[in-house]
Amino acid sequence: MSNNNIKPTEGEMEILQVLWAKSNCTVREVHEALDKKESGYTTTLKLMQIMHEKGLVARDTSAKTHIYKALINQETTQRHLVKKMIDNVFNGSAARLVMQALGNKSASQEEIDLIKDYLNKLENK
Amino acid sequence: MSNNNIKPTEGEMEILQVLWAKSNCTVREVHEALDKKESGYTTTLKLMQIMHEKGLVARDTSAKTHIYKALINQETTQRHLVKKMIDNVFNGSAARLVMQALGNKSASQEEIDLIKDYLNKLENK
DNA sequence: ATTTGAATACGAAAAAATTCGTAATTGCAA
DNA sequence: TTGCAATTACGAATTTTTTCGTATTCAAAT
Repeated sequence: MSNNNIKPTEGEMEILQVLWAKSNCTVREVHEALDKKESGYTTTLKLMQIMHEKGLVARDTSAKTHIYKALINQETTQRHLVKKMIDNVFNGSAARLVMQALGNKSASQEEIDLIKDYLNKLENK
Repeated sequence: MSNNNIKPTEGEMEILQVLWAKSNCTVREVHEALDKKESGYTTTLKLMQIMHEKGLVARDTSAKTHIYKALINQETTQRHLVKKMIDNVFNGSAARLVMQALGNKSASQEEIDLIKDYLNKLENK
């Protein structure tokens, strides 16, 4: 079993989002993408340096401005987090989480169709 | 908008789980239900006292042994947490979370049927 | 009444996560 | 080359969360 106890903090998750979306980023790019955030540039920098220490990200330091990329896989991370939420928040029932997610409001017709297709595929196995 | 910025910590969530499942509990009952936990009794006690200060739980102190119950609603809390996860982890796509949840641990045929029914209901509106 | 065991109260330590200030470094432009 | 603006490095302060030790309170049993 490899690096299994992934547990990025909330701040780290925000940064990972950006890295997953944009692949290769400078600290400044990440920081700017986090505009909602009130905290300063060096905070983002520090966070990313810590993430590097933890092995969550890789960085290219050959140039002055370092380039970061996520080292942990988005899907894997999502899977872990979802599993944890199912266990901790929905008493182990994936279905209840799913319904909560759908009932929420956010699901459009498109999304619903997507999910139905997905369910059918699941069944044909 | 009422008490919207619900953000129970992880420890608080564990306790809420117990309170939601059992409705009225003493500290000891909660603590025992958390057997996986390594921490001591007074830790659980303290946590529940803090939750009381925050308004997350109510307690009846008329007897020596206090009785606690959750004050925040399970569904509401789940909704908030799911929404946050959709935003922070799945870039706003409920569908992606749903698929992750389903693909993850093999959802049983029962669960899949449940969800399909649910989807149909959603559509007929 | 006294003892005893179980519960709460409370402060404070420890741990985890976030934030920032400042110094050092770098590369580019004047 | 010197100076400037941007970047990284790094330590430390702050904040949040968890943990626990100890004192106190309470009530039931002796």
